[in-house]
Amino acid sequence: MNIEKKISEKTIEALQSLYSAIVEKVSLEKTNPDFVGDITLVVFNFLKISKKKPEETATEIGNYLKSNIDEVVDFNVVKGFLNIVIDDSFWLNYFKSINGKPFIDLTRAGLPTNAPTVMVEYSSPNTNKPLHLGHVRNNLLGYSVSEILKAAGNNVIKTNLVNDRGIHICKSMLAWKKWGGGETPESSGLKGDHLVGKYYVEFDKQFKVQSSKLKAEGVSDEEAEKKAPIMLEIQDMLRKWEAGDKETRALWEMMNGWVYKGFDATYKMLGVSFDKTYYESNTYLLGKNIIDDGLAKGVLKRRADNSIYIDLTADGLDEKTLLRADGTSVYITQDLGTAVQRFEEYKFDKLVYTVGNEQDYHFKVLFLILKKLGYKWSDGLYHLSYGMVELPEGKMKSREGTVVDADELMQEMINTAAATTKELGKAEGLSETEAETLYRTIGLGALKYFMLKIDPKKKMLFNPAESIDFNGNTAPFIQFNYVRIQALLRKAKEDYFKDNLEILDASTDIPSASLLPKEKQLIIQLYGFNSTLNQAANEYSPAVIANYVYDLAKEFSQYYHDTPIFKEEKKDLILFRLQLSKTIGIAIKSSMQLLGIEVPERM
RNA sequence: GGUUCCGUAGUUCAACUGGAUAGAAUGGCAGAUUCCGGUUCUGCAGGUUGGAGGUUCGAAUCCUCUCGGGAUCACCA
Repeated sequence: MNIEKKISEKTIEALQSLYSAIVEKVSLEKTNPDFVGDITLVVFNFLKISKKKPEETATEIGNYLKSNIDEVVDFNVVKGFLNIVIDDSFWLNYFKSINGKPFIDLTRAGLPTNAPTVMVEYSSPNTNKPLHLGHVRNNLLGYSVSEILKAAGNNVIKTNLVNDRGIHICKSMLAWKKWGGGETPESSGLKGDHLVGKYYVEFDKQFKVQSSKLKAEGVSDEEAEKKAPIMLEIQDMLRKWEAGDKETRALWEMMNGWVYKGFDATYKMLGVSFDKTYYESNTYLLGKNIIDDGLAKGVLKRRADNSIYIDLTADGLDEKTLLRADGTSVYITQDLGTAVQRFEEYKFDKLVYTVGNEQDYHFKVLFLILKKLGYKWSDGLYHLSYGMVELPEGKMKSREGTVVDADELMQEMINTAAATTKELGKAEGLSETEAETLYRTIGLGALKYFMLKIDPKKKMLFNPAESIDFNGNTAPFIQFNYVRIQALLRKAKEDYFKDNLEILDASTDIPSASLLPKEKQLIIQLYGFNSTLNQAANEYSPAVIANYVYDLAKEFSQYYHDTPIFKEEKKDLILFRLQLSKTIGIAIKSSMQLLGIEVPERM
């Protein structure tokens, strides 16, 4: 029952019949609200074929459509725009077909057996400090895109690649060992990731003291940074780690354990999860084996000093080294290896990397190398590149202490939600746990929506004051409209249909004549759910969903305001309006689910 | 410097991928609401889409130049 498809097919037919021309496809759009009609066909493209004026061409096509499609009851022409009017009964029938039904299925059981497999990597934190605002955007994006891809019919595997080793991890280890005095999360009361982060900062502080001392003694800047005693110590520590030194490994495992426990709490609060977690300590040696293969194929080359590189200058990029002269691998080598390993493991159709746009160049190079190495599946690789998060005072800088901590931020949002709710007296009658859940739903919803409504590709400005706002284009506004619908349904249950709520799912017949313009508009918006979902999936953009659901909630809000339901005299109209409201509620809840945002029953 | 991304109401964002008079929110101003929940609704003001050319029926969108801002350009991760 896809009306656009029908119209475009018939338009192609019309062009053939009227002008004996073959056209592959035509594009339709929603009619601009200022004009009469539901769907608009732009005919400018067909003027070459028709050899007639725009108005004339549009009228001829309009006549053909009107007499060949039952649902097309009228049309009008403005310049080259053919505005098509669809019969109200079509929209009513459509509504009946979806009334009370779910809009999405996020379970694996709902997938066809040949569903494409899509791996989505996101989060990918370092284990030397807690998560901050930038990670929050990453996590929310990755999770939401995963849900969107699932709903769009893909078999999605969410993965996390934890950067758990390397020189930066050794920094917090060494600092803790030297100055920690045996402090633990238990003894300090600090969350594990925050405790480790504290020592990462401590290392940096001590390092500065040492290197500036050397500089004062006349050592050059570069030398001073290399020769600072603790810098030499962590390099030694890294060597020990790589050699499998027992004591170093034990320290590493203990501190990473603290961090994981802390991350788990943060992930849980954020509401994100993973199907598979990779650790770089297991994967950092991957990739070397494909080097030989690349050399044999002549794709990779060896320099005089024995280092291996690939020449990408013909593609507008640079030469990229893949193995150092001493045979050790660099970062991208590992990425090559893990990509190959993942393909062998999952035979994915697509692999989506959720990584900030400062790594655009890296992924361009990575994908190109894989392609040159002959991996056909490299066409399915996609860098979900998102913009940086900036604060009103500029970029976040850890040195200046302007980093917004994820845990603190979430707690602030929850506190504000609690304060506002209490102030309005909306928490009355709720148990303590119910109230806590509500505050979390509202506070985190506001945060998530604030970050997801912006096009991922664009950098975003995070204004804490505005993010916590509950008016306008925000999650609480959308949640509020969902709650209103539930209040309506409760009233219906208590006063009107007396526990006979099944009647809401039964089909009603109201005459098309009594369909209000706003109701028709709302049904058309519901009709747009699927194409919105597909667009969001194709563009990997939760923002598309966010805009959709806000629009829907806003339109409903106006409808709710202008159309008293229970005052209506005709009972079949009351029932229809309740059904419409209920289904809009389902659409709102589904959309919010795609964004990883919950909706409360009361607020 | 090379490559690359971005620039839209005071502010934060949209604009169905080249379509009609560039839309929301927020802030400002003016109103409404005996009602199913006021975290509501309505109206007004606010724009040379950074600037200049070009492409065509039609440009915020594509091309060239220019101004301003970000990112990136390791045998770092």
